[in-house]
Amino acid sequence: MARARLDIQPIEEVQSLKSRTYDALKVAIGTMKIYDAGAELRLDERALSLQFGVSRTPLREALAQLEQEGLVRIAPRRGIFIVRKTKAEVIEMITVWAALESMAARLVTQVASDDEIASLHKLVDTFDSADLDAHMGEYSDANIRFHAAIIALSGCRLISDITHGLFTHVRAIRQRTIFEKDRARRSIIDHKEIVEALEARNGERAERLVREHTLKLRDHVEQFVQLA
Amino acid sequence: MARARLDIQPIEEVQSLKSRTYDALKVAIGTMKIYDAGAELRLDERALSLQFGVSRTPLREALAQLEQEGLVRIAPRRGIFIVRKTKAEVIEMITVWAALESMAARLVTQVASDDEIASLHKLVDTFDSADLDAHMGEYSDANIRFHAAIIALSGCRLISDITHGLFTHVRAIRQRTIFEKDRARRSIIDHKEIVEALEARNGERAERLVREHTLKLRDHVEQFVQLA
DNA sequence: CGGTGGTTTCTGGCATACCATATAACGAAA
DNA sequence: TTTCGTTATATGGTATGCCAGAAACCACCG
Repeated sequence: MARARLDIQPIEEVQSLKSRTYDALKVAIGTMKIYDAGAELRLDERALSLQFGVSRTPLREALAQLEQEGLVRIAPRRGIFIVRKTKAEVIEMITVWAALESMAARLVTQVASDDEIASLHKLVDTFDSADLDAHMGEYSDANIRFHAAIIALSGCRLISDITHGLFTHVRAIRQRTIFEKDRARRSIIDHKEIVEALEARNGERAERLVREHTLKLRDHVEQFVQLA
Repeated sequence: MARARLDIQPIEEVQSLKSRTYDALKVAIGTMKIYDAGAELRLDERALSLQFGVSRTPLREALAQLEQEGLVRIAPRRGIFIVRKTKAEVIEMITVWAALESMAARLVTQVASDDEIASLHKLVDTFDSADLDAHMGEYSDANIRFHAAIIALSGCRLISDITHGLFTHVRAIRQRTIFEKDRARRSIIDHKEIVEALEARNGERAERLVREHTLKLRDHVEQFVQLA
């Protein structure tokens, strides 16, 4: 008798209450405009456990994880506070980003295939200087995807993880970062140069271009962005 | 009446059971020669809570933190396993280290004082090539201190934190990394060149030297270190 | 009216009991 | 003896209650 061949999909793994609570909290905090509030924002374990419909135990574990990531600060018998990043901390995050993404660019020239590098073209070519005026919003997304793609193509999982963690923090800042037309225009030029260096397998140059590109953003934030 | 002026010292802050348990576990895991064991090492919540004399709650929070750092893996209803880093993961960690420390070197040339940079001399001059034969063990420590000093002088707290986290993982590997005399000798030369570049405030060169120095270590591990 | 000391309440830390399920142990049938 | 279904046990996940300490409140006294 022929053996039945069911195309079985693995059972969806039900996530623990802890991780689901963690995700929900992260989204809630991430989308909150914490920099518009005057006073320091406080959370309450018991109130949250009621809102999420879980007991305090998984909620506490989720909060502890968020604390380790630096999104909240837990003060015993005081409360749980959403942390607002200082400008200096944001500067440091962008600096680390520059270090990691430039290393990623170097790795791309060593490990990525020609096709993979060519795929970056699409992300760059989509926006030409002429289109900028009308599509500033979309450009911002494409910009992020471009940098994420370089990191992904590096094949270094650790760099991906760390930068992903940083991005969570910077998201709140992004809402306040004004992307002027001039910066975007210059940014596109930078991106094209970066792709060229990657295609030429010029690791040194790609690394330098990426670093300088990101440090420009750092200096821009340093000069023009005001937090809190 | 004159007001009494007691020279009060702040009361020492009692650490939570969670953080103390965390530290104890980290030390216990860090000093364990996990790569010599054959089978995968498993921990047990209840047994550990008895050994540490705390309830499962703070112990679980400590374990959750260790899991996030990647030192253990918690499998529901299976057990808690000490994670053994693969060679590829170690390579990635060294790569990230190279990226961060080279950026730190660049920052040092921008923000550190002459005195601070001069202090690096002491760490380098302590060991001359001639002394190497007799003091290989000490050199290993001095080597670590040198790199930690560069990172500290960069003033970038985030780089310090990330590299400190990486070091925890690499410690277990260090026991297996043979520091041959030749590598150490070459390493001292590298260090001297790095200090010279820092003193000359040559950010580009310092960055490159540090990166190449650490990538040498990566390639050495890639070639000669065998894990698990 | 202001300050001082006690008291209440609120909040996170911790302990513990129970739950769900993966795994092991066991036993009966083939 | 092997195999397969059943049961027992082990183990992490979750809920809940109590505790200690900080902040807020209040009454009392100067």
